[in-house]
Amino acid sequence: MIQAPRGTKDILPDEIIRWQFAENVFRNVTKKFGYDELRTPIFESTEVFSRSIGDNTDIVNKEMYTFLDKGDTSITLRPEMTASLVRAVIQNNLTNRDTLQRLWYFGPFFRYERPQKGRFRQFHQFGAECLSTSNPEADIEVLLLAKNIIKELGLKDFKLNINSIGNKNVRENYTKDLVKYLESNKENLSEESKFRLIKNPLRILDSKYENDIKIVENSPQIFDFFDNESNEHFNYVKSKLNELEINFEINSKLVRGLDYYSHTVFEFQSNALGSQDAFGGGGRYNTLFEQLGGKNTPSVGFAFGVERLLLMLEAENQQIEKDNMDFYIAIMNVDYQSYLFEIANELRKNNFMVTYDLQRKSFKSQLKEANKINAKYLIIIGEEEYNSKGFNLKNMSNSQQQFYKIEDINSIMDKI
RNA sequence: GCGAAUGUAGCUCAGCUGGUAGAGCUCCAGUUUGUGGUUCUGGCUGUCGCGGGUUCGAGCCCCGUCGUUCGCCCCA
Repeated sequence: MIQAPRGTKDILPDEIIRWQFAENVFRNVTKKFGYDELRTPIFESTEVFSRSIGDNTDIVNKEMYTFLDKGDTSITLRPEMTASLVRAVIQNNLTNRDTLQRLWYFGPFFRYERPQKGRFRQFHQFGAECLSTSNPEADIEVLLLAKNIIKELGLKDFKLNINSIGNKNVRENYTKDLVKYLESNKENLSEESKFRLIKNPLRILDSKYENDIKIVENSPQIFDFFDNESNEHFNYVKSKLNELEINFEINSKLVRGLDYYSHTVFEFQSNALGSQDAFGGGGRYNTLFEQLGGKNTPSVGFAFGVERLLLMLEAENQQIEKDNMDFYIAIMNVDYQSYLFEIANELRKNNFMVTYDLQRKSFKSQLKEANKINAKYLIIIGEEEYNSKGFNLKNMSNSQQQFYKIEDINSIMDKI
């Protein structure tokens, strides 16, 4: 038997209901916020990602699906959206005259990782980005949008963690000091962290090794290095969130995995997800456009892992109802098939959902089927109905049944 | 990339110290023939993940492989 590749899965009809529900929420909420959808290719030139995400990150180092195409171009299946989005915005000049752009996206992404709960090799993200402003109002808007999505999905059990990693200067000064401190404790650091000391020291703050955590506890605090700009920005975000009564926790250890962030970074956490407990994350990126050859375009955005959102829906027992079939048409003789289509066609013209048997099952089986799929109404066509150009309409919930002529079909629609 | 567990009918699972497979649910049909949901009766379904090996004989033991799950790492 041929199996789907590791870390991929089929989304079957039973599950698609949840997906469509979530996708509708994404569409409705972004619409209310005035965000437009952007779709980009699923694969890009490899440099789109290597130049933006950061050569030190695992994503670029070992998790990308990268290959040479038949023209010897290095191609990569997108592991995340921000880089692609920035590339598309630059290429199409969307922020040409510092135009504010509000964009959202939804689609599949690819990372070569060991599969786990809430982690797949092909997974889906929904995200939104606000481009062309460095003002903290944009950070707030994006957080409000994220919060709205969660609310509309009906999710309650989650936490928002926020941090600021300041601007580039702050980060450089801080990193120097942090490295100095960590170097002095180097012999007690984990192997992982010794490696990160060279590659990406900020990530050591995030380490889960017991010894590392102890060392990090006494490490210098980034807030002590903040300049005016960084302070003002972070203070604005914090006070506005309080005003808007959005609960959050400040987590000074929160350092996101991608290199391009500055100032505000945040993460949504849930207990329903096991060790992969972040279901959303984002932050401000003010220099990414320049890194990809564009002009200075300070921006902020976030992404949700859709599989993780759906796991949370399940954990919180959110029932997503499927629309019940409006009509099931049952015939007592195969000869009435074309008459059946005539009626079905009429009903569909009126936007009703209609179905019927195609396997020439017994009349009784057809009724059982109608019952099984929870059809609201049953239309019965036997010899009498066929000969008199009519049908019996039965309300499945109260078993009331009445005869109608086919020309009455439009008048009964109103009652249903 | 590292560690651990696991893989038997559509689903959930049983299968004693090795003798070529069962249960519940689902599904299908019937219950005397123009009416569903409850009963009742009957029925179908498995390359026991895949490939080797040991054995007279393997679902059960050994090796490999693939998938899944849980940690680590990383991230959404």
